[in-house]
Amino acid sequence: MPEGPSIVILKEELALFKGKKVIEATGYAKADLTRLKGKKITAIKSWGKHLLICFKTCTVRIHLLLFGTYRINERKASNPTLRLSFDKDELNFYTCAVKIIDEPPDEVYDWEVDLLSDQWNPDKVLKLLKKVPDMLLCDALLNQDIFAGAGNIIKNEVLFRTHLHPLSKVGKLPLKKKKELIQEARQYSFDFLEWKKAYVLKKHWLAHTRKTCPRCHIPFIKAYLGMTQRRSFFCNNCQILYE
DNA sequence: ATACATGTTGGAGC
DNA sequence: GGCTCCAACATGTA
Repeated sequence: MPEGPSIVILKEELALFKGKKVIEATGYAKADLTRLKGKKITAIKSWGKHLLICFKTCTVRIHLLLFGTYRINERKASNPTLRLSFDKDELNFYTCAVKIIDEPPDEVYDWEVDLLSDQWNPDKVLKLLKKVPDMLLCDALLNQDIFAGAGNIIKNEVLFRTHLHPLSKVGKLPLKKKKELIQEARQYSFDFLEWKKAYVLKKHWLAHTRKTCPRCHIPFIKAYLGMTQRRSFFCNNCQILYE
């Protein structure tokens, strides 16, 4: 479900909830949900993989983690982590992390690193990358402070598209390659968004979960790499290792 | 039935 | 106090 583009889709689906007043907030989330009662939604935003339901005095931050789901005006069989009830509508979130933030989102979030934000800034990302020369690319692409919204699929696809080996070190890339990586992370995020909306995301995967390289037709390597030991699919032949 | 996955965190243990 | 590790998350699918 939830890499950044999926959260953008969710945000768009919730747009019509702006201005609606919460009649009741329930669920097993540990946050103090009672304080949401009677509050009116002022905006629905997203930052990376965070969905933000904004009120005048606080913001509900929802992270769907690995297997979070949601329903709009429907219920699943299990109890929701968070249910927001409105006059006529209902929002249900399951298996997710919910936190209420008191600070205004602009104070907490750097929109310039959100891959899907209008304010995304490649120069800022380049500066951040220059600070972590020893970081492996497979870790850098999953780092939400640098590439907010990128997840494991985006990681694998971007590295394949840019012909970069996941174990390459950030600081060893030529500048041109670094810029290419940054641009491709942005571009693939939008491709992901469009394909996901059209329910054709999977068939466009070139590397993620694939067994052979579509370029040179030799078997892909599947390995659990980097600090997070997440699945990497890559071609030893056409993805260059900078070390 | 079992393993595994589009992710993050909080707390235990050192 | 800080670092690392790992369980937990009312799951869904192969």
